[in-house]
Amino acid sequence: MPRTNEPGRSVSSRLLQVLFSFGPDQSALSLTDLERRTGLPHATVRRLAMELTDVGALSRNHDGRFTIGLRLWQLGTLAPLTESLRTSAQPFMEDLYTALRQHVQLAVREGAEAVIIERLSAPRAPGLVSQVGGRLPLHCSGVGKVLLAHGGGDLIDGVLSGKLRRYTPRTVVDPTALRGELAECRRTGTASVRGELTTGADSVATRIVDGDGMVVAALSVVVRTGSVKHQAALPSLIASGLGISRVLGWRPGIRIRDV
Amino acid sequence: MPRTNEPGRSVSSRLLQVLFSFGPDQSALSLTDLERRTGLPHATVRRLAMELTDVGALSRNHDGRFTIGLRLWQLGTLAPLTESLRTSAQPFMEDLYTALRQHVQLAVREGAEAVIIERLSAPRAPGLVSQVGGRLPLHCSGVGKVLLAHGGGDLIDGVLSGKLRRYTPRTVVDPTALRGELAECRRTGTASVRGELTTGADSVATRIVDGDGMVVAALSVVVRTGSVKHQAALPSLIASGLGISRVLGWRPGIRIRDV
DNA sequence: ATCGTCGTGTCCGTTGAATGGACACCGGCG
DNA sequence: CGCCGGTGTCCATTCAACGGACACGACGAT
Repeated sequence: MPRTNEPGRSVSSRLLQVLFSFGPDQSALSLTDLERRTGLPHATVRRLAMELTDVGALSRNHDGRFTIGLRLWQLGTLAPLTESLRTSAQPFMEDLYTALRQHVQLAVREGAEAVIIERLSAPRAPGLVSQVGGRLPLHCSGVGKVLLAHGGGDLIDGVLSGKLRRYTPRTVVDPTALRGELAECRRTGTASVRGELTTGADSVATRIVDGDGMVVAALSVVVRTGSVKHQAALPSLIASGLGISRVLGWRPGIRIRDV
Repeated sequence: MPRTNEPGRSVSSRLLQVLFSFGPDQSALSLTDLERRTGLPHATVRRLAMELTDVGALSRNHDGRFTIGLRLWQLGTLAPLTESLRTSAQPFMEDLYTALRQHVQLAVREGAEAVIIERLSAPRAPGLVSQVGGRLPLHCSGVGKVLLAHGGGDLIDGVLSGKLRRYTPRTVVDPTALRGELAECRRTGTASVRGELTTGADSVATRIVDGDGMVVAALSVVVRTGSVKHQAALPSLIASGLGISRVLGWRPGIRIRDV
């Protein structure tokens, strides 16, 4: 640790600043892009970027811009919950998709956000911007509500006491109302949102449970508002969720636990 | 850059040593595991690991061991050639898989190895150890031969002049023989191996070409030795490869180029 | 109960590696 | 031609990383 504990003053932090400058919107950055995004002097950025490139963490395009390297991608594949969950869930997600022909998403929670780790969607996608690796808010997405409901009291208190962003006029931002929904979700194992995150998009979600009864992920189907599918999707969604949970070792009777 | 250019003496290199200690075999490492793998003093390793954990690059298990964090996984999803190729190829791979019921692999080249970026396999898999994020040698795997054949003269010279590891008695390690195979592969666009990497496993592979005619990936089917499928798989494999190439913008008539 | 071992966590004086301001090069443009 | 934005290089300064030393708790054997 650096002598002082002020954040952002260690090499590591600077190195990671460079790495985390990359995002879904900007997956190829030039040296000056990095300079601007990190706020670090260009000599420093250059040195760090070159070192990262040397070991394959970044790779440099022929036009001089940097992208995430394969080595880093490989490291990512080693993340737990990710690869095993994806492979377990994939067949179920495909079946669900062929049955419904609607967006299907699998997400886990990281901190106070939901991260999409797998996704299947119709080629002719109605304006839905989610993407593998992308993040969704906990309080107004289907998967988010499921993950929040089972994230433990501390998490719920933390999220509800913070500012709840209103994405659309229909976003529920009243803590008391939300607590009710979350309790209901814990009872039924499912949650639904109607146009709370994106106008025109409804979503139903269910929990995924592992062999210890832990809620490790959430599975959801997203449909266009007004489509009757919203309710029709529920039974098949629940069945798929239970199927995935079974693959993970869960059996009826295993008590479902939060966090 | 550090004043001197000796490798392994910069913070960045140490930080990356820690990260790259993780591998498919060891995806959860304790502090002392990291200490041993990196050869760094434990105080140093600890400091680095904690910093990485703070920003979510690593995450710490309840038992104290470290794993790759979700933030790092998210970064990985931004790697080019990876996400776009995967999504383009996925439907074709699935069709191929349902048609053949055999292992299907998609790989790209990184340096002198092939990296598997997507894989579909039968649940009852005959001893095949490949895995997403895993690596295969260029000179004796199906995808490897395709990628090597189109990797440019320098790469071929480099690989053939080096030591060619003999994985099985059938592994071809004679440079002249290999050159012949590679030339043939460039002509036909396909390569096949019979038990050269793993005894009992045959493989046929074909190239994937993008809109510029660049060979960006290789697609292969792996079957058990002796099964007639080996040849029967070829037509559908070629068709799938062409299909993926078309999605990437390739059209008949676009000249196929190496590297 | 006692000792040894192993994994983990913490401290702090030393020092050498990261830093970043300054300078230089290059191509495009008005 | 002069200006500008992006890139690449240099090197004296200094401050953050370093790692040896110490400490704690858990476990197992004696």
